[in-house]
Amino acid sequence: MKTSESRYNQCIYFVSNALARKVEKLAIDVWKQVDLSPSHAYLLMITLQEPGVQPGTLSDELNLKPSTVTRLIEKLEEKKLVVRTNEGKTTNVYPTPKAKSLFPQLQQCSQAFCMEYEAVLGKEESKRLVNGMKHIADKLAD
Amino acid sequence: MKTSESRYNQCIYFVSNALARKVEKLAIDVWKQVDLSPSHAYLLMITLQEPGVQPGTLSDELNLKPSTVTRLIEKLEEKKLVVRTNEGKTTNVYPTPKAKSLFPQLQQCSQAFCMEYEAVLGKEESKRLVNGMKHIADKLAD
DNA sequence: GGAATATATTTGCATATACAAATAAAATGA
DNA sequence: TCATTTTATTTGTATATGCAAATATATTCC
Repeated sequence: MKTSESRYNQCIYFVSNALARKVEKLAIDVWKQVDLSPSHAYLLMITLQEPGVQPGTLSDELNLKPSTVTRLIEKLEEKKLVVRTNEGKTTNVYPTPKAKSLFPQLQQCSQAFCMEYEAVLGKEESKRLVNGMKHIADKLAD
Repeated sequence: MKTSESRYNQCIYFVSNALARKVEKLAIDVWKQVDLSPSHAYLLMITLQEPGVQPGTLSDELNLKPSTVTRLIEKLEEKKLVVRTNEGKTTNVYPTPKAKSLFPQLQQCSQAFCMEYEAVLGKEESKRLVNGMKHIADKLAD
């Protein structure tokens, strides 16, 4: 259905949620190729680009709570895509060789995703809108 | 943290999710006053404005899956705010007197929420951006 | 009229996420 | 130094949401 048919269509609550869910769905489809959810995939890509990255950093970069990041890492560990080492109060996350061999495919997915929504929205429009949303998100308190 | 510090800050996946979560948080705070989550509150308001509304309609208007709507209704039934009647394959949802007496407060919350984010973003900017997001959401397939 | 199909809703199950508390280590400061 | 506070991470629990299957009714078409 069109969002515009909704009674509360003008409300940022519904619009932001609807948009996030639709974008999520698009992303899920893309990363299905590598059998990962978008968050798992992005977490893994950061880990590949920054081996030994700490959960706190991941939490900041992914805009997710530390507890959520812990759960994501757990699942990636089960899949033998990352390992965790514990030194003192900090934890480091490293990609496994299996993850490293997956990297090109991950980058391909990432690019495919961007191209897909740019195709839908137009490159300029999409860029403008993403910036606008980022601007709002930054203004709103965490 | 600022979304802009993130490695994938330019990616609509993160931006739309971050925005939706922050807006959600704002909404949760507002509707805490009536001890309802935003989705429950909006579902209830629609029911108050359209007594006898069917789950399918609610699903369309709220941009939520039918199963999610069923669960929301169940919880509102527990709270004695709506009742369901079953005729044939369709179901009708009606507000209880308790819900009716809550209506003014609900509307106040709805308005408070809008004012709060308009205060943060500016009336014009927020309107423009919401329209932009709606436009994208509509373009993306369901 | 009855079989096949379509529609509306619910149920069972899975996932993502968050909050709050627990744990554990590091830093601070008296 | 050692008690207090701060920081990093994990664990327990709760919530919202979705998908797929089940259910139950309505519609269509032969």
